[in-house]
Amino acid sequence: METNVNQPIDFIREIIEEDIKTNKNSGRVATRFPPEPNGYLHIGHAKSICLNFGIAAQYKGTCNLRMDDTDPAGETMEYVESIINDVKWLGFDWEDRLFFASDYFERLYDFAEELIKKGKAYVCDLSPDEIREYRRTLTEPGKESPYRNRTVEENLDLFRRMKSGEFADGSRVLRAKIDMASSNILMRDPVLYRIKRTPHYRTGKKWVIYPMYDFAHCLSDAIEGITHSICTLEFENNRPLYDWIVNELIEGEKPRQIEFARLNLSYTILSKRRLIELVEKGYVAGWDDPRMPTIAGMRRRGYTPEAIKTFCNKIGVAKKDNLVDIALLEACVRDDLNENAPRAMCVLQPLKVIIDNYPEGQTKEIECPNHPKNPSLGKRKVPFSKVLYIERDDFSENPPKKYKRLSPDKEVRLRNAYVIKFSHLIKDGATGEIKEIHCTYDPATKDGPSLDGKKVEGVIHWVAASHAIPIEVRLYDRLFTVEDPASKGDDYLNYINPDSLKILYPCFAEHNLKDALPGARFQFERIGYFSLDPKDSTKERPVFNRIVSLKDTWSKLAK
RNA sequence: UGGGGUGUCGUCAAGCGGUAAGACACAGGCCUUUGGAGCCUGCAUUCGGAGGUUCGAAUCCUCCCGCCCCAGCCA
Repeated sequence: METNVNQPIDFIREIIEEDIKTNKNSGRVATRFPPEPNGYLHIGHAKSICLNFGIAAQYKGTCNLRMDDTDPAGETMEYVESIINDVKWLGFDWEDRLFFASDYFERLYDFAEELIKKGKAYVCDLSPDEIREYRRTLTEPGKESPYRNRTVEENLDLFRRMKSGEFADGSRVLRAKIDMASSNILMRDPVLYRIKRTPHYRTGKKWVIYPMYDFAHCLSDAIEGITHSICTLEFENNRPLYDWIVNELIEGEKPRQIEFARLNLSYTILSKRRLIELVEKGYVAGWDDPRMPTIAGMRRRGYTPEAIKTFCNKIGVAKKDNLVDIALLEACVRDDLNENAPRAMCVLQPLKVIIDNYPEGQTKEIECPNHPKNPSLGKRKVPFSKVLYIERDDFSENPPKKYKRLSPDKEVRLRNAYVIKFSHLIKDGATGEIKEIHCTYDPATKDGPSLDGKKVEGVIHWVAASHAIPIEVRLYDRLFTVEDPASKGDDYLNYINPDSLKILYPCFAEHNLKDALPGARFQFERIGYFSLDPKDSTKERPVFNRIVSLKDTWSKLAK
């Protein structure tokens, strides 16, 4: 777990170490991860999760999981469950500290009354349009609401009646009395409570008024004793308001907000609004579509939590806007899987090979290591027989330069087995397509050199036709064709990669794969990493998702 | 345009006045029963630009430029 020994610490940890040194908050460190349950978590959230839980673990503190559910529109229990599931899957533990902002509604309401009593908040009858108008623009100061100077008694009365449901949705709001001339627009008497009759997924119809983010978040932090409230850059403008509310209502230790740059990943999109659109408009098969940058999608694709966490640690934490190369994520996945995934053989695009000098009907069990470097992963038996399948592009009738697979005058090693030599081929008379190729093998070459002692350059994978099992393979590619689809604004849908999913069937896999468990990961040798899809696989038709391809230096060479 | 941020290799990112870490990507080479993996080598004479301070500046000062955020009763 000591992965960051050589890693320089980021600016947030610097702040925290300084706070510990000066004994701020008595040296206590308490963070929280506060998603709104109105969508699934994605890799950007993973960065925040790793940061918050990582800091808590590193400084012997705590990290809470808190549902920031103050706006009933769009929030559901399904999302809550998915969030819990995803954070857990990543391997983090909030112990008994699962909280809901909605559990604080009563206390938040009391805080609001307190603010009114201090003369720092008022009920405003302006319409949304009027409020915007009074707030003016970025360059000119705002104008005070005509309701700004209501008495405390009147405000208290009105606010209580707002709570009891006396007024229509949108007819009145509670506002903080701060400064309509502030250069920070968020400080121009921000709305603290609105009337909304939408039922809340947890509190039902009990409340008709709901606190706004700015009011609820800082106070929830304070209630939970959060010391460092870490959020993304776009909340920087909210910090003066965060501090204002906390200073008006909280005695003693106060939480501190710190902002970092959210993650952007190349060739994908990480805005909740747009991910929802992809799901709802059917561009993907759901939140857990393996092409999605969601935690659920990556899990189904076969990514490991370890790889995702390694990635999050490698990208660092800073305040600069960024667009991280998705190749880094893929490299982390490959690194992890290379070490841990057992190997198997599978032919994606089969070409029939007949070994002419191999006895008809005979089968030899060849023992293959499950991992070339790690014997503790054990061995398995793979049957060899007269008729095999090899990959279509592992044979070339007129090989290009540097081609080292099978060709009419180049012998090749069958992985873990014999060296074979081309004899002749049979083409389909009508199409001219190669139907099958005939070869001879040398029985002496299984664990030795080739026929005449010289080295064979190429090694190809294969599977015995008699024992192979047909499987469906799904090849995934990046979801978008451009590096930064978010920069295309609402046109981003025009840049969806039409080839982000390719389905291959039948592919022929070694029979051992028939016992694979849902989610099990393998390296199909020379191709990539694959995992058994837990949702769409059936006994008759197993479905394997390509997690990530192997690095392919040949395809570069071939160009 | 007011305010708040931010600019260091293709992409992230260290650097905190003493002479540009690392990772991914990329390019070569070695090795190899995965064209995989591994190993080795190369990859910012320069830090958005221009001035200035200093023996010495990516780091300090001044001015300029680019990009991001804020005018929801979203978070």
